[in-house]
Order: sequence, then structure tokens, then C-alpha cells
Amino acid sequence: MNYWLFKSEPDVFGIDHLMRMPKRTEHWDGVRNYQARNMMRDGMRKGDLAFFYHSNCAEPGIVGIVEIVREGYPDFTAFDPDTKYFDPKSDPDAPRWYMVDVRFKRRLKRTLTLAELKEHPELEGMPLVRKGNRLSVMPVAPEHWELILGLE
DNA sequence: GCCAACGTTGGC
DNA sequence: GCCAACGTTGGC
Repeated sequence: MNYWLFKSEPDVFGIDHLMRMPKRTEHWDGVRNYQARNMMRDGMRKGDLAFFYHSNCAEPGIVGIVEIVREGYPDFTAFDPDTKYFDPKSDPDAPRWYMVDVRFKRRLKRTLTLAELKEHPELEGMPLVRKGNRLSVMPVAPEHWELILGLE
């Protein structure tokens, strides 16, 4: 099993939004970055767990855990001109963008802030804490996963 | 709101 | 194929 991290802006779609979805499940649409796309299409497997991270807000940090419940399939918002994620270069016959379905597992007891994570030298290898990192989906090494959960 | 970092685009 | 210009992300 692999571990991941999903970034999302709480004002747009935060963990509370996910909690309120039917079956507490939602498709993770709108990812328009090839590296992230590859991870969702090729890397994620049913049963994998991921951190839910709140970005671009007062207190950026990890707020909860979700589970991959459906593996990569074409991101249909790319085909819809009425959505802001529309991409005319993505063809239904040769989809460019993929998504997965995630289900809410639980909230953390407290927010593990980015500032706090940066204090741990063991986490230096994480893309998340590296300057200039803009990936919205990224892998989490098992040892990092364990260490972070230990901070809760 | 600022700005650094990065990915993408497009001219050549 | 190079690279400057541009747009976006996201911390602060």
C-alpha cells in the first residue's frame, strides 16, 4: 500500500466539504499537472491512504486522512466547456487528465501545520516542505507517514 | 497583496 | 530545441 497527500483550498473544497458529500466520497477533479496526473492514473491503488492538506489559507497544514476508493479514470470536467477545468486538448477518446475517488476516513485531532512539519529534519525529503513546490498531489514515504501521525 | 518558484506556451 | 514571457500556485 502507498501513501499520498492531496492539497486543496479549504474555501474551495476543504475536508468539511468532503465530509458532507454523499458517502463522504468525491472525485478529485481539476488536477492539470502531468506529474500529479501520472500519480493518479498509474500510482494510486484502491485502499491507499492519503493526507488531506489545506493550502492557501491562514493555517496551511494536514487536517485529515482519506482513502482511495476508485482508481484513476478520465477527469470528465476536462470535456465540459462549462467548467473552469475545461481543456479543449483533452479528448474523450484520448483523455489527457485523470482523477480518483477519495473517501473521508477521519479528521486529525488537530491541524499539523506546515510550519510544524518544517521543524522536523526527518521530513526534509518531503516535496511538501520544499520551497517552491507546487504539486497538488504527491507521494508520502511510509516513514514520513508514520512520523507525521506520531505528531498528532 | 506581494513575490518566488515553477510549468507552459509560442516565437524563432 | 532554446528560452523569454506569461500565468499560476501558495506561503507569508
